[in-house]
Formats: sequence, C-alpha cells, structure tokens
Amino acid sequence: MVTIADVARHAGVAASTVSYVLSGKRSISSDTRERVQRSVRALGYRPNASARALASQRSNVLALVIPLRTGMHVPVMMQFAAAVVTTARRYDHDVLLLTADEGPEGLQRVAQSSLVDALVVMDVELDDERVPVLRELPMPSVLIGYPADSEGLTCIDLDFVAAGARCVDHLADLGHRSMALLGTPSAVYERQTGFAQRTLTGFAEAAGQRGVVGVETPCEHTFAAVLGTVERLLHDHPDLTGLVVQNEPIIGPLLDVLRRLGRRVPEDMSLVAICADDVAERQVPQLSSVTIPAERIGALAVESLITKLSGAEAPELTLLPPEFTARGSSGRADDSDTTTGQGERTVDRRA
Amino acid sequence: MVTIADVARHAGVAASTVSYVLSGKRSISSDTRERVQRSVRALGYRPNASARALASQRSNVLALVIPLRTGMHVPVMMQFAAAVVTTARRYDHDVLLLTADEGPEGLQRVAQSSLVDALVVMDVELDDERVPVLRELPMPSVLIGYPADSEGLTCIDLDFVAAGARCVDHLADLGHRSMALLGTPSAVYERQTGFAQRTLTGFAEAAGQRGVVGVETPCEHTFAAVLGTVERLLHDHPDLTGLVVQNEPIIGPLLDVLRRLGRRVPEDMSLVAICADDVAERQVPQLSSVTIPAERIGALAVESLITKLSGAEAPELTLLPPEFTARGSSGRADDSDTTTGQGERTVDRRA
DNA sequence: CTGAAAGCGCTAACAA
DNA sequence: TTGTTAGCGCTTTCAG
Repeated sequence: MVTIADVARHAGVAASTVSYVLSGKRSISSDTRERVQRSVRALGYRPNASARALASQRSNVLALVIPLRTGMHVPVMMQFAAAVVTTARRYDHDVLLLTADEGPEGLQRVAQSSLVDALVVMDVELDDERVPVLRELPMPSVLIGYPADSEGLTCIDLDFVAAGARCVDHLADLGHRSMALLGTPSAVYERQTGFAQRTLTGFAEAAGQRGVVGVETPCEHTFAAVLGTVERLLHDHPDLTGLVVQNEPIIGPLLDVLRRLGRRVPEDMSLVAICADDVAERQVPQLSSVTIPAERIGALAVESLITKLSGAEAPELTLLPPEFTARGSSGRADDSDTTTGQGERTVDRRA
Repeated sequence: MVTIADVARHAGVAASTVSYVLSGKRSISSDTRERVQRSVRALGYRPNASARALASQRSNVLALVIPLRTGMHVPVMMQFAAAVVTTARRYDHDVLLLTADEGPEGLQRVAQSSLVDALVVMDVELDDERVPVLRELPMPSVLIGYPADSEGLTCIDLDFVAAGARCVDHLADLGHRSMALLGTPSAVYERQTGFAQRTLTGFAEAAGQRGVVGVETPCEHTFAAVLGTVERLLHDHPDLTGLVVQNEPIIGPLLDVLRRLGRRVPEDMSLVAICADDVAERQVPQLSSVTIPAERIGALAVESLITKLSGAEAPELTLLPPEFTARGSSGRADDSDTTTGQGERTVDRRA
C-alpha cells in the first residue's frame, strides 16, 4: 500500500504538500503541483479513507436508510437509491446502505461512530420513532416524506395532497361526477405512512370542492383483492366513471379486471394513476398519471445534505408540485369516443 | 464525542484495557471487565470507526455493487441487497452501495482506499471487465453469477442450466411434446449475461434429451411485445402446449394475453416460471415455478466473504440446485381437467 | 492480568 | 509558497 509519505519522497516534497495538492486547500506553485501529481500517478497512490476520515473528521459517506416493508413499491425505491448513490458520487461521497429494521439504534450506531457524515431516511411515518433520534444526532439528515411535526428537520417529498387533488381535478374537468381512489394496502395506512394519508386528504378535499362523489378504498396486492375491490366499488357505486390508482403493483391486474368486467378504458371508465412514468407508459392504454419523481427527490436529498455539511441552511420542507401527464386512459364522461390530448403535461403550482 | 480515553479514565484503567474488553482479544478479570462495561454504558461510548479502521486495517465494511441496467428484475435485486445488508450486520459489518456504472475503476477506488474490506459484485457477465480487476485487488470478493473463466474467483449462483432443464422435465413428464422458452429481453442476451444464456442451454439440452420440441425467444417488457411474441409462437408452432418463462415483469401480461387468445391455463397451455415465489403465488392461477433464491444467495455471498476475511478458503463455484414447486399453472397434456399436485416441492441434485 | 507507548496514514495548524 | 509537527482515536506489540 503506497502512502502519502511515499508520494512525498518520490516528488521530493513534504507530505503536507502532497495533501494540499490533493485537497486544493492552499495555493501551490504549478511546478510542485505537477511534480506531485506525476508522482501520485506514477505510484498509483490512493489516500487511505480511514486515515483521512480520522484526521479530517469527515468520512465522506452518507447513510441511506431504506424500508424493507410490505406495501412499498420496490422499483421506485431502487430508482431512488440509485439517484442517491449517483448524486452522492458527484459530490465525492459514498453511500452506506442501512435497512430500516435496525431502527433508531442503527442511526445512532453509524452516526455516533462517525461512520457517516449525514443521513437520508426514507419512508418516514407521521409519528416516526426515528425522528427524535435524528433531532439529537450531531449531524445533518434529510427525510423523504415528513412526519406530523417537521420542525427543525429537512424533509423532501412529492406533494401528495396536491397530487390527489390534481387527479380529481383532471377527472372532474372531463365531466366525471363519481370517482374512487384505489389506494395502497391497508397496512400502509395503518402504520400512518404520510404519503398514502395525504393523497387521500387531497383526493377528498378536491372532491368536496368540485362537488363530485369521491370514495376511497385500500387495496392489497393480489389479483383476487383487486377483483373483489373493483366489484364492490361498482356494486356500491354503479355510476362510477373515474378511478384514481395509487398502488403500482395492482395496475396490471386492475386493467385486466376492468376488461373482464366489460368496462372499456377510457370509454366506460377513466383511469388516472400516481406512479412512475415508465409504468404508466407500459400499459395498454397508456395511463394518464402524476409521476413519482424518485430521481429528483433522491438528487435533492443528497444536495440538501451536501449544503448542510458545508454549514449552510437547507429548507425545512420541500414539496415537489405534482407533474400530470394526460395519456390514453382518461376521457370525457358521457362521451365514449374522445380522449384527452396525448402527452400534455401540466405542473400544479398549488404546493 | 466520548473517546476510549474518557472511558479508561472513568473506569480507572488503561485505554488498552478498554480496547481489550471490547474486542475480547485477551482475558480480563471479570472485575475490571464489568467496571469497564459499566463505564462504556454510563458514558454512551461508541468506538470511532475511522480510528478503529486505521489502527486495525479493517473497516468492517463490505462493498455491494448493484447493476442499474435494463432487463434486471428489480424486486429480486432488492431482496438480494436486503439479504446482503442483513447478513453483513449479523457479522458486524456494514454495506457500502456502489452502482455498476462506476465500472472497474469504482472497485479499485473503494478497495485501494481501504474504504471496504471485501466486495460483492452482482450481475456478472460472461466476459466481465471487472473480473481481471477483482483478481488483482488485495482483498476478497465474491461474484453473483459467474464469468466464462471463474478460475481463482468465488462465484455463487442459481444453477440456471439445471433450472432450465428442470422446467423442461416437468413439462415433458406431464406429456408435453412442444414447448417454448420465453426469455429475457434480447439486450440481456446480447450483453452476454450468464444467467439468461445458461437457462437457454439447459432448456435446449433437456429438450433434446427428452426428445421434445423446444423453441426459444427473447421478449421485451411491453404488453405489445408479449402479445406479438406469443402470437408468433402460436402461429409458428400450433401444437405448442408448454411455456417456460424467465422474465418476471411479463408474467402478468402473459397471463392476460393467453386469456385474450382464448388459451386456458393450464387446460390449453401449461406454464412454468423461473421467478421469485411470491410472484408465482400472486398469479391466477398460481404458477408452477423454479424459485430464485435471492436471499440465500445474498446470505451465502456475505458468509463466503466473512470466511475469506478470516483467512480461510471459500469454494470457487457454488451453484444452488433449483427448487421446483408445482402449482396450478401446469397440467397434463391432452387432459383438460387434471393439474399436478399443489405445493409438491423437489430439489434437483444434478448441479 | 494489566499498563505504557508506538504507530496506523492523514490533515491542518503553526512556522518560516 | 513550502516544511515541520502535533494530533485524530484506536489497536497491538512489548514490558511487567
């Protein structure tokens, strides 16, 4: 293993000079700089991460805490994790992967041992036991999602209230008077996960404002559950013509169920989803949808941390306005032939 | 931040004694041990990870390199990553997440800077440019999947050759004489990913041995692709009665397509999948399948690394025998009413 | 069974 | 513009 002393000797300078050339923290004559850089390359020198961290009090590692529970849509999480890693690398940081089942103790462990410099915590619940711990930790953190009390924290999320409302508005604009929200599995609501709850709030509020009927129901991930739920909805609300889905895994089965039940999309039933764009585009017909901006959230989270690590402030709560794209799955009520324009995208600024 | 010196002072012993109490590397009188442990708890002491790593030459961190490319089934990867993290924690290690797009250089970076002690590399291709780098690295690694030349490496994988063969055998045993392998998107074959290739080999070999017709085709992830592929298959091979699917995202659409085309499962068409158990069980009808043992592979990978870190040897190539479970999607050829037993599980020992 | 002390490889004052 | 030096907090010889 080649050390900074080796490089210094090879270049005929002091070790600190090598250090400064590498960090750029003080000006170096271009002559010595080049000599040092040549030695670095010649010897294949890589600074030892532990020594650097010990001396500088910075590990350049961020913790990423991912949920391992049921009801989360996995591909979205992966997208998110990938964005976190990629963005972290752009700022010369690495990412330590933690699973949520280590609990608050896990956060303390990596933080208090200085394994990491900062934390990204996903899937935050309204009353999350990790939040008080994060508040006490001697390092910055950012939450994806936000708890009931976000005072003093940095939280980033899609504005699910606005997203739910946006879906209602779209359907109401098309003349639909009765619509349902097909939500996540009930376990997700029960553990008070913010995003599911908030979509529901936005959905209900907007339905009230628009004077349309809006019913809500959770839905499990099995085909049987989808079939049962839809049948019940149609039975209880025979005039239902609009469906909002926030539950990616059931989208395929749902389209299938509607087909089985003889409901054409969008002629007999308009569908709007809250899901990743590629999922919406993969369906037949393609789904009008509010996108889940996993990559943007991941990148934003890391950037907030980098900001905070540099001593600056980051906003307390960042809610991304929903981006809606009309596709083939939604059309006018009472008009079996017309669909909305393809690919028209709007950004809701109510956030 | 409380240091080992603080603990030593508090307990009235030397710092080295505290260290030895914590590591158990030399015998300590139960009296001092307890005194030290009390102090540790009283002060809330956590050893500094960088200092420990610098002094001991061990970071207790494993690198996990995940693919970020198309064609990989994301939930399986997550399962795998989760198993790696969970198992690593059991051996008191953490996991650093790297994306494959950092390439061989990324491996060198984390290894040569001593950021990690060992590496797990997923999605290895037959001729993977990371393999020569791994061979040179001064630390152990394990590959998930295996390259053409696995000499001197440690590789773990499902035995996909046996898995492909197992599916053929199952269908042939049921009397099917003409079957097709619906594989991964063609991009996966083109980049010479081992698992896709090997399943195909096993499928073809077994078909030859059993004297049945076996055709193979890749299939993209869109509904249209599934429809087109199945229609073409049925047109070119009107006597086709068995389908082997190695492509999780298309399973839902495939069942839908078969329904549309009026082929009942399993009466008119028997289906066998190579996929995670929960996916197989979620379908209607439930799918006979060879499971993808993501968790076992993840756990095995970490355990191999821990073994190697302790100086012991690990086997060069570990191929897990396929576990087959018969469910409702496969039945006898020419027998519209009978299906195989539910849940009968067999383990193929040919590996 | 325990303590003292020498590093591990780097950064960042402090000096020049 | 560069060099000298004192740590960072721990592990592990070496001594006793």
